[in-house]
Amino acid sequence: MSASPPAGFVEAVLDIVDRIPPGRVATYGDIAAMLGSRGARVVGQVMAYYGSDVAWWRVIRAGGHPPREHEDRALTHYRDEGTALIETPAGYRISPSARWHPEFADE
DNA sequence: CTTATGACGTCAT
DNA sequence: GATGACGCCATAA
Repeated sequence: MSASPPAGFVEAVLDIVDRIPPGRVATYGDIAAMLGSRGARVVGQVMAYYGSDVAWWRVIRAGGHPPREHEDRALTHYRDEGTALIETPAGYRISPSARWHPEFADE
């Protein structure tokens, strides 16, 4: 069987995702960096399993695209929250200005 | 310790 | 700009 998600990392990742204000997004790599690790994939594993309980659509890849299997579903949320999007011939991507930085957190 | 998996990242072509 | 390959981290068996 495939490796189950990192239980201990779960709460750490979910905590950060929960801090992302609406209309903003953070990349997997950034979140991993906040945890002091470079395990961008590990963050993804947590989201894949526990993401159902958090605003997973606020977590995107470095390229500005949402999860490969949920880009359509995420788009609905972005429009609902007014996230800055850039429309492209191939589809769309998240506006770089929409990227949330923990150091600029509004809390 | 080794192998396998993954909602990723970056570089090379 | 798209595709392929390797790297990276954490967990389970």
